Amino acid sequence: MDWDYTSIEKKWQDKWFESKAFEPKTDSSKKKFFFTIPYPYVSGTLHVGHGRTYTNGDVIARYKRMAGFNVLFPMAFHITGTPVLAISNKIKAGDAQTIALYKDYVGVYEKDEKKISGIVHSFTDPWAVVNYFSGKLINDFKSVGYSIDLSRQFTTGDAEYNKFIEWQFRKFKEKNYLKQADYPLLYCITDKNAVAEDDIKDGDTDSVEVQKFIAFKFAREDGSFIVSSTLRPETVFGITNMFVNPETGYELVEVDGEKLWLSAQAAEKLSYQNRKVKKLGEKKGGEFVGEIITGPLGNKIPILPAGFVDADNATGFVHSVPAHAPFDAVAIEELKKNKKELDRYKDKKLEEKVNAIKLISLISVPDFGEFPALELVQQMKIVNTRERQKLEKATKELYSKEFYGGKLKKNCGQFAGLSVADAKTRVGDELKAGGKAFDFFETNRAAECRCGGKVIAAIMSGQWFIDYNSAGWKEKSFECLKEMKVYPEKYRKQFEDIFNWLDKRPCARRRGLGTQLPFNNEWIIESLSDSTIYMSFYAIIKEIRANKIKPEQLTEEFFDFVYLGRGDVQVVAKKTLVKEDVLEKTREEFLYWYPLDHRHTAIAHISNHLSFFVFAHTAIFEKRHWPKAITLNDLLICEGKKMSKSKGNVILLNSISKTVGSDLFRLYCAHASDFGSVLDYRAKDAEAARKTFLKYVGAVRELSAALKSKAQDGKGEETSLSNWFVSKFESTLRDSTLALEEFRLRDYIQASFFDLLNAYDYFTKRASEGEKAFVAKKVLNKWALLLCPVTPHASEELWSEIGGKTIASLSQWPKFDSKAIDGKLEEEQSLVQSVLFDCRKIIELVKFKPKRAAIFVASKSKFEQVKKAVAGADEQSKVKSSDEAVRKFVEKNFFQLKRGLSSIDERKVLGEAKEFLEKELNLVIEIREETPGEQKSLKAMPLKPAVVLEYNVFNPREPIFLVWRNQGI
RNA sequence: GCGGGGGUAGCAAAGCCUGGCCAAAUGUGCAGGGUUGAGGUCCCUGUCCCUUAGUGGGUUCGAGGGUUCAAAUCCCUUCCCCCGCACCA
Repeated sequence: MDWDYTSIEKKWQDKWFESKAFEPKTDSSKKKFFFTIPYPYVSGTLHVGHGRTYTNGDVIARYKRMAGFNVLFPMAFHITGTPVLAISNKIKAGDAQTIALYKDYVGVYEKDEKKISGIVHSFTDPWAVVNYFSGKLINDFKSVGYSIDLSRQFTTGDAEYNKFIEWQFRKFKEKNYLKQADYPLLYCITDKNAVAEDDIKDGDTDSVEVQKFIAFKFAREDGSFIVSSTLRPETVFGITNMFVNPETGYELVEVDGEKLWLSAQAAEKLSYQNRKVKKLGEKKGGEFVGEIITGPLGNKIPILPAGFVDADNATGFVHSVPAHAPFDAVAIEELKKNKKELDRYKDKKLEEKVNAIKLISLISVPDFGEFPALELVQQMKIVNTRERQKLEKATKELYSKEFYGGKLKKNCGQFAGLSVADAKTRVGDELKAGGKAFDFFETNRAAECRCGGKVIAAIMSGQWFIDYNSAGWKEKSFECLKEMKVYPEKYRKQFEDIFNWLDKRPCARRRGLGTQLPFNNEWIIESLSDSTIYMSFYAIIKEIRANKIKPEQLTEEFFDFVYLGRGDVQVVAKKTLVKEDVLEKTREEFLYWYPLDHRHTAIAHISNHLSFFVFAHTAIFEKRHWPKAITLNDLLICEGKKMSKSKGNVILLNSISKTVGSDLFRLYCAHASDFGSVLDYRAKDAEAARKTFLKYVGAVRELSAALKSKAQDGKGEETSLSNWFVSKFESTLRDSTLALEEFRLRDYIQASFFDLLNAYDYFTKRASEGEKAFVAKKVLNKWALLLCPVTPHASEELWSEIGGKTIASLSQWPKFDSKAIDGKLEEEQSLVQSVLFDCRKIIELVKFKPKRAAIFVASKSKFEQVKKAVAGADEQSKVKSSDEAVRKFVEKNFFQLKRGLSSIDERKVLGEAKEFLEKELNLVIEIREETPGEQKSLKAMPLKPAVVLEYNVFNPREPIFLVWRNQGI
């Protein structure tokens, strides 16, 4: 069939965008529908994962448009944050990997090597990245047929946008939703900047996080302190000694008036944790060995040597709890046996001190006795501290056992009886309050920045937070959520959990593109925080640009007036120098489009963007402008695997229109799985829908031709078959409309595409030209539009082929005709199909090739018998009938028959289908009522006619019904 | 660990909320047949097992129990998989 999808798709895309088909204007006579999908980030190309989300959204937007709404579906670009900047910086620095990657990206669009090189070189300017990719992304969107309004595009780096976000954050500040506090984060000493996963070597595969240690102070006689640290402060009751690495250097530093001994590395780290650190002296670890110090609880313990102590982890001293820490248990045993080591030190009583150490058990834990660490070490046969991996495994295992199942023993004072999980924070807090301990932040592993610098845990002082626990805010947001549609509904619970969990969230960073905090311009508002209410900006940006309003005119008063209706228009006009009528028009635009009716995106955004989006709306806008609905779709994976650059299995959205084609891609995306499940994209399956799709094209053309054919004279032939298809079509249209209303796209496509075409297959196999013409008259126009939301290009083409004058995408969604829907017609055809099925089955089983058959429908008296049996029983097992076959039949079909006996005229229906059956089975067929003389015919039951193939024991060639005739039956 | 979502025939994926026309739609794969010069496309048929001139029986919806006249669907127990857990877009 001639169906050049590439040129058809291009043709209609051009028509849509040239005619500005998707750029709605305010129109108070029409109900509006404001729909958005999050704007894309412009650091690269889009892939089919984006495609799933945008396609699903576009189907909804297109349906709503056809359903009579004035639909606004705009698009913009996100550039905030570090990624774009990082790209520029890396290219500037000549980073080969990044340059290669971006040559690849650009190579998707450009052919010429030199040109590619030039473009990538221009990326040293972040705006070049933004401008280049945003332009390309628009083309990608167009190429898949998205019905987006491009006249309202902006980037989050535009001056107007900055003004808008500044306004939003001033509002947050006024409401006291912004807080400042110290905050631990990952930090590169060389870059002097906070770093994230992407900035750290192997950060994506081996994640780095900040851990909070509790540092304990152990008093020396000279008034200074040895500082050890732990993740398990509750074990303070079991400390037996201190370990020091004899070979590394320690420093004496003054911190907030106290003299502390730490490893040199720890001293440096502490200086990044918001503490003033002044170096006073230094010592080698070995010099501490043998010294007796006083712990936080007042107990005296010795300092012992241990080579496994890592000076670059936490404070560089480790206090020892051998009863519950495998490392410590092994280390002490090891030391006891190592006389040579002990003899190295000045302290001649060292051996005595080591031997005097008695394990202190402080946690009782199921499955373990007095000293869990010792037991575990013996079980795992660990004999020395060099078996690090085993020791770490043991530590982890014991930790989790104790944390979830352990209780503190009597020797733990006021904490006795508490679970380890509870005691952990309480012991730590108590010691801190008493000045015996302080927080020390450390990374969970040694980490290096991509710049080569060391990554440590640092405290960012004065970090800005949005405090989602601010008084009253959560209540309002829950209220909004409660009234909002969420589809699939199963995600509502997730939203609720996230809402409850949300606390203070950092909202600004020290670098990146974006908007500065208006009251503290060292900070850039972070990318998730500047994208929460921007949908409202779509509503007014067009007006701002059309009236050439300058960024500096976009003041507090301007947005207060436009968004909140505050202030007197004359006063605002005076202050902003924006004309009164322009202000009023802008306000009207906002009032027309807001609230946002519907937002669609991927589920990954639930825990961040979408939740912030709800919160920010309830914070800023009046209740009548809160969002109305969210729909979500799960992830897309490729051929069973997650898409990733390293696997090389990323399919770019850009390639779709040239390979499978946009219509097929859209159809596949919306049908391959429900919103709520992962979609496994299989290129072969997407391609496989083509034959069904061409069948659809063929069907529309066939009906169109039948309608035009002169022989039919526009009338057509009404039969139960043609009525059946019309009924089938109308019920499909009804179901599809409902499915679309409820965002069940998969159901819509299943019904309107696959199921309907199967029905048409059956119809066209039987139908005469007249019947086709009849059907065409009823459903052709509707059918051409039925798939327009999913396969808009094809629908436009077919619509114009059959003489549609308007643009299909802007046509009215067809209304189903409930009068044409008749369940009886469906029952009739399923009778024909089940007879066909039965005949086939029997023919397969018999040894000969029959030429004739008789089909016997159940007699009136059979119906009566069945009716009586059904009525006489109130339970399936209590069916009674004089006829055993009837009893069995009723028993088997009890619940269906209870609902009522079929009232169709089986004889008439089968009579009409006679020719068809004969053709399908290659038999001569006679339709009769069951006949007392013929045993087999008596098997006939309602909707289950008996079939008798020709056979005659005396003469297999002689048709049996001739025999009956001869007998005068 | 906490929170959320899942496990359905070779594969993918509906059905589950609201129990019974459910041996379970649909797509794909595979097999047979037709069309074709072969191949492909296309069309038809079949595709849990057994049985049978059909409309019969058996065993299935991660596993094990339970409720019910009746369970893929409801309840309990258990195993396994996926996602999120924050400053990152």
